[in-house]
Amino acid sequence: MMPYSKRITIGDVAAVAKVSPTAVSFAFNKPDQLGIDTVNRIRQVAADLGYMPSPVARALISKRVGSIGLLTPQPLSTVLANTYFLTFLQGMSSMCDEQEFGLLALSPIDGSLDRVFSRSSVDGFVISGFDEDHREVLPLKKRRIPFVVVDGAASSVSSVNVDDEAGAYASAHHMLSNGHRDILILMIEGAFGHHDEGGHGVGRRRLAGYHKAFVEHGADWRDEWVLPAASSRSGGEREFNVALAQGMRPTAVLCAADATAVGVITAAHQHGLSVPRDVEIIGFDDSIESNLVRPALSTVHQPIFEKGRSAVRLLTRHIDGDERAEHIVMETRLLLRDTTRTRAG
Amino acid sequence: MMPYSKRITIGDVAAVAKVSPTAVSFAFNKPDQLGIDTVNRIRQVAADLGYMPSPVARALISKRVGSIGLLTPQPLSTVLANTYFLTFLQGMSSMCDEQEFGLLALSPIDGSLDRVFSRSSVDGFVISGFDEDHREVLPLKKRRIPFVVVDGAASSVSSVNVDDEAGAYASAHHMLSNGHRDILILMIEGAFGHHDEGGHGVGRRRLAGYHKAFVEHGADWRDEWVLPAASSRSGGEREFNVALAQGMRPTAVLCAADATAVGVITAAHQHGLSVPRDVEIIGFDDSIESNLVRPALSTVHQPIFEKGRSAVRLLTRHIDGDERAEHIVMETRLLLRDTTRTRAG
DNA sequence: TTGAAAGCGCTAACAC
DNA sequence: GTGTTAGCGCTTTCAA
Repeated sequence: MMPYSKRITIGDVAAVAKVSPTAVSFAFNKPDQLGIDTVNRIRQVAADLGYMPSPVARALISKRVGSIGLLTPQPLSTVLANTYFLTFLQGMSSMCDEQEFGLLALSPIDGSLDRVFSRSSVDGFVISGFDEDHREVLPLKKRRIPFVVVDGAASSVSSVNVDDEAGAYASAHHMLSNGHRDILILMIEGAFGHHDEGGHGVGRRRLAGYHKAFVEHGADWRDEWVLPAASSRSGGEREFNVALAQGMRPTAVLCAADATAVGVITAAHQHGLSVPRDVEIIGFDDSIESNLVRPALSTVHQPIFEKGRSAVRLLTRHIDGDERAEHIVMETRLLLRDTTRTRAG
Repeated sequence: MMPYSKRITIGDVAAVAKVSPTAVSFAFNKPDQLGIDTVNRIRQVAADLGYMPSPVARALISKRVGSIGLLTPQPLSTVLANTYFLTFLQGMSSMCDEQEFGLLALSPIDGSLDRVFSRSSVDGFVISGFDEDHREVLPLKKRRIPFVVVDGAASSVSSVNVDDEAGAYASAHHMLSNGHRDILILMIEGAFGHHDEGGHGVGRRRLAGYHKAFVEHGADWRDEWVLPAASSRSGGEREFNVALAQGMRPTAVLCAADATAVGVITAAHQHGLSVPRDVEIIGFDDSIESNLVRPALSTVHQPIFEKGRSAVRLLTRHIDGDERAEHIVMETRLLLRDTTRTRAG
């Protein structure tokens, strides 16, 4: 309970070196304010004593902690089960490295963000999957703590989004153009559900994209053919089985997440269905596993890494006092690999 | 540059609510010390003003920041390219969630850890890939900042390791038992290189395991057949190609990392070699991609997730003042999937 | 070139 | 039940 009990402070160093605390501070921060010999002596004493300035005390004065927080709707351990976040974190950390910021990954406490805000020493937050106006996020706005939103709606703070609707549209369009009409749609649920109430979630946008394609093709949109599925391999397997059990015989499957699609491939094989001959599948995200699984998954590419980088860049700008909000919307791209038969749109 | 300029402090709330700062503090931390009506009034004022206690000021007093740091030899963005770390992070964060700690991922600054220590507000560090006595880590010991070591040697602080040698031995033994003698060994290099000088790195331990099996089988150990490879898909492809170009015709490949092995599968296919018929391959880690790639990779399982969990648990114990060091060594297990021909050892 | 004093925002004794 | 005071470890005017 007293790990720091013996922690050496600036005063200890000052005493031993027979100088004032000020001098010790200078020795570390503004060496040119001191005689070269004094500096060396102080540094030596500090090294001997194992002294290091306290980051916390420094932060109290400078109002800078040197790290930014990442907040997700679900606990970190849950969220990390999806490789999407691996790539996103990579992007964030590559920019964090450049800007010399640490990256603090935070989980909601008791399902809520509120306590997290007051417990976390960071200079700002990247918030994934919430809209700016979400109730949970309000305290940040009031407190004027810098934050940016990823995969969520925002106006007064910066945001990074992807044109989910266009991506989903493209994949549905592809299936419909190839004559499919019995299309199973596996939506996002749970782990990657969007926690807003306003209708801006990525899930909704992707759904809208699918729907739009159906309308344009004059195809029947059947709500029973739209199933929520956990964004995981097992979620995909489960829901595909459910669909078959309910008597559906899809010739094509559209998945709002790659992880789900990977599960569908597995399940299809277990049912003796050949992919893509009997069932064509298109996922979403272009996550790592989509290119590892066999057959390689056709999917909608989104620039995950860049989203992470941009989010951090926008945030550090806000932290530096720039209040202008910038809203980035990145493009998606239909990527036809081996779970679809033709390369034509 | 002044994001917090207008930040409401405890004093502001006190003034508006016409109470003392102490009362405000109590309203948040020890509500039972105050009249219920006072508490409510203060809370109301605080909410109106958008007040939230400053985590930094709190930390200065409590000597607790509520987060732990993860330190890796390479920049975070590099390290995250390997799914090993995804799983490790998952394990860490699952324990962090339980203990209500945040997880601060840190990159070396200018290739050194020293500046990171003094810039990062954390209660302790999990250090991956360094020995306790590594020069870079010394400042922590002097400063008596709690830390634990993962995949590195330690005595006075806790550590988490895996029996790398036994795992490597098992995989080499398998190959040798099946009659292979032309065995290419692709070691760890770069991103996952071990940054100690003393000879304790996981790479060395795995190499020792391979070597031991060769000795026991009376097989020729040829140093030219041991190549360092980046722990990445491309690293595996490259080095396998190099080996072929140098005239080697391996019938088996032992990889000290799964990512490398995945690359070898790809390269082998490109050379018209069938896996496992022409070349048998065994990786190391049982990382996510090993079970996704086709043919599914035979590998040495190590409990990555548990390593992460244990590291955090040991660390929080140290943080709570328990100075006893505990050294955990976890078991590995040979996992024969489809890049090897037989299931017999 | 160096030191004394004030204060960052908060909490914790100790009074009232 | 509520306020006063001191101080966490450091930086930073301002004087000397």
